[in-house]
Amino acid sequence: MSEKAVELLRQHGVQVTAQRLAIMRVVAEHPHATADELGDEVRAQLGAISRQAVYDSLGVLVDKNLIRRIQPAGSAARYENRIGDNHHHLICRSCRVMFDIDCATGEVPCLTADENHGFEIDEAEVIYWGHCPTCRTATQQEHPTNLTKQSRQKPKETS
Amino acid sequence: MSEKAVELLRQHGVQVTAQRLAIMRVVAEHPHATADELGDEVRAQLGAISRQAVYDSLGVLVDKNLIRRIQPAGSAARYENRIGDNHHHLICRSCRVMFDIDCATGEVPCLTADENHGFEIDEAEVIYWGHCPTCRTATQQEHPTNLTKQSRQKPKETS
DNA sequence: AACCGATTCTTGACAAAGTCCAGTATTGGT
DNA sequence: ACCAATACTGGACTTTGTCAAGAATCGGTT
Repeated sequence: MSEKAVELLRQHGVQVTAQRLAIMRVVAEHPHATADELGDEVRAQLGAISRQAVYDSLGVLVDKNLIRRIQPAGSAARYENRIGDNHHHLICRSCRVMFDIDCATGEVPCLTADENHGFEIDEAEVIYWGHCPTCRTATQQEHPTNLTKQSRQKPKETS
Repeated sequence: MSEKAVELLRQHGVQVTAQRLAIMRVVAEHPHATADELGDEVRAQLGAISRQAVYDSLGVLVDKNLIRRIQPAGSAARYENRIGDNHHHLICRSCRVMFDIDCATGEVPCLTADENHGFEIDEAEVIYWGHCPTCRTATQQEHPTNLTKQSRQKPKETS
C-alpha cells in the first residue's frame, strides 16, 4: 500500500525515508493538521521523529507538490494531500475548524485579477470566513463581537 | 488634519490617545506594514511606544473596523486602512511584496461557496500568489524552485 | 481647575511556531 | 560492502505575539 508513496517520492527525485513515508501517510489520514499534530501522530506510529525532520519532510513534500500547505490567519500552518484540484477552504472564525470547498470555476488560477502589476500569477487562494453551526449556537447567548481579537480562545481540537 | 481621526475614534466609542492617533497615521502612511514596522515608525515620530501598546491599538482598531488585518502565509500580520471596499491582495512568493487588487465582483462576500456546511459566511478572502517583475528577472539565472521553502530570504523592504 | 474611576500604557516574563547549526545516521548508486 | 550525498537528531535561538501587574492618562463631573 505504501508502494505508491515510494514510487511517488522516487519519481520526484526525493530520497525515500521512513520519516517521509510516515509523514505522507499521516497527512493523508489527517487532513488540515498542523506540523505539531502530524509529528505527534508519526511519533505514535513510528516511535520517534524529531521536530526538524517533520518540518523538513513537510517542506520537501510541499516543494515537490506532493502536499499543500495552508496557513490561515491566527493559526499554525496546516497540511493536506488533496492537490491539483484547486479547491478552497472554509474556516470558522471561533474554533478554526476547516472544510474543503470545491472550486466553482475549476480552472487554475480560478480567478483572474484585473490588473496584475506585472506579476506572473500562479494561484488564486480563496478562504471563506464565517462561523460554523456549533459555534453559532454556542455563542448565541454571548457577545460574538468579543471574539474578534484573534485566537483569544485556545482551539486545541477536542477531537 | 488629525481632527478626522479624533472624530472617528470618538464615534466608535474608543478613547483618544496619542498612541492610537499615531498608529492610525502610520498605518495610513505605510500600507501593508507589520506591527513591528509600525511600532518602529511610531517610535521615530513620537519618541516611544511599547510593543504592547502597538498590538493593543492595532487590535482595537481592527475590532472597530477602522483598519484591516491581513495575514498571508509565511509572514507576520500586516495592516491597512483601506476598508469597506472589499479589495484583494497580490503577493510575491519570493519577496512578499504586496499590492492591492480591486475586487472584480464588488459584492461582499464577492464569491459564494457551493456548499457552505451550515456556516454563516461573512467574507471571502482572496490572495493572488505569484512572482513580481523584480524577482522574476532576479531569479532568472537561478533555480526558482529553490525558493519555495518559505521566507528563506529576508525581505526587509529595500524601500 | 481639580478630582476620580475607568481605560490605556509600560515593563518584563512567557509561549508557540519555526529556523539554524553541528554532529551522527541512512540511503542508494557503484 | 563501500562511500559520498542526503537526511535526521538534539539543542539553542529568533520571531511574532500574549499575559499580568502597576503606573499613567483620559474624559466626565463637581
